[in-house]
Amino acid sequence: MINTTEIFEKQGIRSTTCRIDLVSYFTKNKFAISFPQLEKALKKHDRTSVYRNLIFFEEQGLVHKLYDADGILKYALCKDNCAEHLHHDNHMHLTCNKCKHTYCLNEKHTPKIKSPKKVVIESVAITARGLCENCKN
Amino acid sequence: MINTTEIFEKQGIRSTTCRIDLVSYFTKNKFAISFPQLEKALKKHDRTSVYRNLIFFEEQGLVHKLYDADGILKYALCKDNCAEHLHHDNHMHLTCNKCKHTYCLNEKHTPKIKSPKKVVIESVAITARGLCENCKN
DNA sequence: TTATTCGTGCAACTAAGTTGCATCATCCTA
DNA sequence: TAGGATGATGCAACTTAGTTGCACGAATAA
Repeated sequence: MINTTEIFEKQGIRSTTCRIDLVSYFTKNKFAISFPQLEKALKKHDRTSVYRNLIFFEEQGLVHKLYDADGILKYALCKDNCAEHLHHDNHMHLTCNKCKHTYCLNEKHTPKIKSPKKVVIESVAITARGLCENCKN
Repeated sequence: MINTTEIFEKQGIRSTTCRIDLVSYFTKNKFAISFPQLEKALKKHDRTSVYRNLIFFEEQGLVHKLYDADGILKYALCKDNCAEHLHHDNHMHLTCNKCKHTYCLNEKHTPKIKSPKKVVIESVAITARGLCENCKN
C-alpha cells in the first residue's frame, strides 16, 4: 500500500491536509463517492476546497468522474494506470439497489461496443443497476 | 402518423393543451429533451404542469427517462411497445459532442451484458458520446 | 346540478454545482 | 532571507435543477 503523500510527491502535487483527508476517504471506501457525501464526511474542510480538489485530482488522473444509475455525479479512485487527462475509464459501474453505493467493475466484464454505421461513437459509459457483492446474499 | 389526441383517448388520458403541446414538442424533435429545455419551449404553461405531466407520461409508458453522457436527465418518446411501468428501454443513447443532443439508438446495436459472478446485474444503461447522424459529416 | 376527481398555476423551497474574491501558505529566485 | 509569484483555502453568494404544498378551476360521473 502506497502512502498518500508519496503519491502527491511523485506527481508534484502539493500536500495539504484537505487533499490528504480527501484521498484517505477514497481509499477507506471501496465505492464511488458523491460531492455531497464528501462534503458531510470532510466537514472540517470548506466545501469549495473539497470541490476544487476533486476537479484537480481528476485533471491529475488520480480520480475519475462517473454518473451513477440515478444520474448522480460521483468520483472514484483511479487504478494506477490512469494518466493525466487520459483515464482508462472503460470499465462499467454498478449501482447497488440495496446499499445505493456505486462500484467499479472489472474491465474484463465490459463489452466492446460496435459503432452503428450512421453515427460515430467516441466513448461509452455503461452503468448497471443490481446488487453488489455485499448485498447480493 | 397517429394523432396525439388519439393516443390520449386510447389510454384514457385526459387531453389538455399542456399535454398536447408537450407531446407535439416531442414528436417534432427527434431527440431526448431535458426539463429545462421543455420549460423554455413551453413557456405558456407553468413549469410545474410540464414537470408533473412528464412524470405522468412516464408512468403511462409514453415517454422514458434517461441520463445523458453528462448526467443530465432527459425524456424521450417511447416506441409503441412500451407498456405502463414496463419500458422496453434497452436501447443505448448517444449524446452528440457537437449539437449536444441525445438520441436513442436502435436496439440491435445494444450489446447484451453478462453479469459477473460476484454481483447481480438487473438492468443496464449504456450512454455513448460521439457524433450524431447530422453532425458526423 | 352537485360532489368528486383531476389538472393547473403560483409560490416557495431543497439540493447540487459553480464562481469571485480576499486571505493565507508555500515556493522560487535574486 | 526578503520579497514577489504562485498556489490553496475559506467565505459568501449565486445559478440551475428538481420538488412539494396548496388553492383554484375544469372536467366528469352520479
